[in-house]
Amino acid sequence: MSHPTGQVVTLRDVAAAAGVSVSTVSRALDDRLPGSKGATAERIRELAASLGYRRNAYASGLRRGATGTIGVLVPRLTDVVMAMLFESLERAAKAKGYFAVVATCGDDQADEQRATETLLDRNVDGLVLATARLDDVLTTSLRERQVPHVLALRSDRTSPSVLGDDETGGYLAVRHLLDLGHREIAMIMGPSFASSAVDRVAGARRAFTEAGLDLPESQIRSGSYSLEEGYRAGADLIDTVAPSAIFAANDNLAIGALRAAHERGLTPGSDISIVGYNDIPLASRLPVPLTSVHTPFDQIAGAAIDLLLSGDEPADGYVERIMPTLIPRASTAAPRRLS
Amino acid sequence: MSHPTGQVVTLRDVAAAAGVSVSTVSRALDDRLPGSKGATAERIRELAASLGYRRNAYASGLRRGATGTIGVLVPRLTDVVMAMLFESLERAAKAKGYFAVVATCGDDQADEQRATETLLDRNVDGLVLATARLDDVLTTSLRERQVPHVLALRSDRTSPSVLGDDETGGYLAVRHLLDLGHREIAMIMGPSFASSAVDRVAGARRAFTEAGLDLPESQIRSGSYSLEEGYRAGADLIDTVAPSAIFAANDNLAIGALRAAHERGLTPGSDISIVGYNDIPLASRLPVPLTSVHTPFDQIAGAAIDLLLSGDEPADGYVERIMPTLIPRASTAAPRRLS
DNA sequence: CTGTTAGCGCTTTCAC
DNA sequence: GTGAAAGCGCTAACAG
Repeated sequence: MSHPTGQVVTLRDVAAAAGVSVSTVSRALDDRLPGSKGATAERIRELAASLGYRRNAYASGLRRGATGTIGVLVPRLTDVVMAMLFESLERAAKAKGYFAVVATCGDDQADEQRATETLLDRNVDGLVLATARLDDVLTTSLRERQVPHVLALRSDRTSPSVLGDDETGGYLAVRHLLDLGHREIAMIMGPSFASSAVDRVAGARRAFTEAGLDLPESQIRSGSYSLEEGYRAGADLIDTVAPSAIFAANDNLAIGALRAAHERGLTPGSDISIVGYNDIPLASRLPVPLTSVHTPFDQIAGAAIDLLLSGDEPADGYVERIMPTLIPRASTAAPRRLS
Repeated sequence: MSHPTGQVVTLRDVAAAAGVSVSTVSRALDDRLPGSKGATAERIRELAASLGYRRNAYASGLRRGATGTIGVLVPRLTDVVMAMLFESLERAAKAKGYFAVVATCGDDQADEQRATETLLDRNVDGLVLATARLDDVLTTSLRERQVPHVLALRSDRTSPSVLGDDETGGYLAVRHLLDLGHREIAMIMGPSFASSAVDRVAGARRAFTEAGLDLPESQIRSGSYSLEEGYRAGADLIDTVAPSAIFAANDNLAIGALRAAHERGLTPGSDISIVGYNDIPLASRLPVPLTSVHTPFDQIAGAAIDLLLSGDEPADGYVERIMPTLIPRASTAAPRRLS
C-alpha cells in the first residue's frame, strides 16, 4: 500500500495558514468544552475546513488519554440479534460523539478473553459486552482491573447491566398461549449459561404457576440459540411430548422448530402454536408470520452507552431492564379441539 | 469512566526492570522483521510478558505511520450476507496480524461518504468496501486521494475488486431450472446499481439464450435486496406472470417470494420452484430448504485482504472472481405437468 | 547488538 | 485570549 497513514493536513499546516500557533488552532478546534469561541476561532475553523483538516485520532488520543472509542464484544455478527444490538450501539455511540468497534469471539471463553485484550489494546474508553455468562470469569477480571464496562442483553448478576426484562417477556409469551387455551406447552430455552434464557424460563414458570399449572423439566430443552438447536429440540419435543404449543426463547430456535413441525406435517398456527423471542425482522416476514416478544434494541443500546459514559460506578448487581412487548401473529392460535 | 486509557505498563517500565534502554526493548518486542533475536531479547520478552506489558497501539501507530487496522464499510450488518462477509474479513485480517473495524452506512451515498471519512480518521491502513455502485463517486475520490482500497462482492468496474463470479452463478441457477424442465421462469434481480444483481441477470440471460429462450423484461423485477422487496416482487410476478419458477438474486428476496407463494396457496418445490443466491445459513434450514447458489465468503475475504495488503496497485478494472456452486434443495423440482 | 537523540501530531500546563 | 515548551508512548536514525 503506497500511501498508508501519511497525514495530509496537520495542525501545523492550519496554524501556518492562519498565522497563529498550533495551540491556538488546537483550542479553536476543541469541541469538547465551551460553545462559541470568539472571532478568530471561527475564522480558524473555517480555514481548517477549507484546507480539509482532519484531526489525527491517534495523536489526539495519545495525548488526551481517551480515544472516543467504545469496544463491543459479541459472540457473532451472523446472529441477527447481535447484529441488531451492534447497529443500535453504533448509533447510540455516534450520537454521543463516540465510535464503536466490534470484535467477535464465538462461545469460547478463551477467545472471549483474547478478543477483550485486543479491544483493550486499541485503547477503547470502555467496553460493552453481549457475551456475559452467569458463571463469567472475564467480568471479574475487568472489575478488578477497573476497566469501565457494561453488559448488554445478558448479565452475570454482578457487573452493571442493561437487559430486556426477560422474566416479563417469558411471562407474556406463556400467558399468551394460556389465554388462547393451550395447556400442553413445551419450551426451548437456549443456553443455560445465558441469563436471558434462564430469566425467560423463570417468567414462563410464573405464568404457569399463576394458572395453577406446572412446567415439568421433561418439557424443557436447553442448548444453544441456534437454528439447529431449535430444529433438534423441536423435533424431539413433538415426538416425545406432542405439545399443542412451543415457546422458544429466541426466534432462531422458533424457526428451527417451525421446520421440525413442517417435516411432521404440522401447520403452525393451526396444528401447533409457536412463539419466538426478540422479534427479528424475519419473524414478521416468514410464510407463516411468527408471534414473538419484541426486544427494544435501540433503548437497550442507548441505556448501555449512557451508563458506560456516565462515569459513575454502579453498585454490584446494578441492572436496568427494558420492557418488551408481545407481538401476536399467525403462528399462534387457539388449539385444535379434541375431536 | 474512572480509568480511561491510563497505560498500565509502558516500555519505560520494562526497560527499567530489564536494566536496558527503551529502544532495546522496543526492538526486542518488534515482531515485524527478523525471527530470533539472541538471548537478551528473549529475556526481555519474557519480562515484558510477566509484567503484563501491552504495546500502545496509538503511540505505535503514530510513530510507525501505519496502524495495523483495516476499515470495512458495509451497508448494514443486519443483512446476514454482510455479516458473513465481515466475519470472514475479520478472520482474514487477523491471520495477517491486522484488526478489522467496521462502519455501516445504509444505502445513502452521503452517509457512505461520511462513514468513509470516519474510518479514515481512525487511520486505517486500507479500506474494504462492500457498498460499491456501478455509478460510484466515492471510489473515484478514493483513487484520486490514493487511499488503498479493495471492493468486495460488488464492483464499480474500476477500482480493484474481489467478487463472486455472479455471471456464472446466475447461469447455474437458471440452467438448473431449465434442466428441471421449467420454461416459465421469472426473476427478482435486486438493486440495479449493484454489479452483483446486474451480473446475475446477465448469467441468467446466457442460460436462456443457450436454450433458445428469452428472458423478457416483463418477467424481471428490480429493487433492493430486502425481504419486503422479495415479497412484493414475488407477489406481483405470481399474480401477473404466473411463472413455474422464480430465480431470486439473493436469499432474502427468495424468502420474501416464498411468503408470497405461501399466501397464494402455492407450495414451493411442488407448485412453484424458487432459487436463491448466497446460501446463507438460514437457506438450508427453512421449512422447505431453499435451493441456492453458494458464495464462498471466506475465499472472497481472503483474496480481498491479500490484494489490499499486497501493495501493488492493480490496473483499473482489475477483478478477481471466485467461483460459486449451486446447491439444489427441496425448493426446486420439475414443474407440474399440465393436467 | 546497544544507547542516545529526535520526533510522529496533538494537547496542555504555564507564562505573558 | 495567545504562544512557547513539554511530553503522551513509541519507533527510527544515527553513532558507538
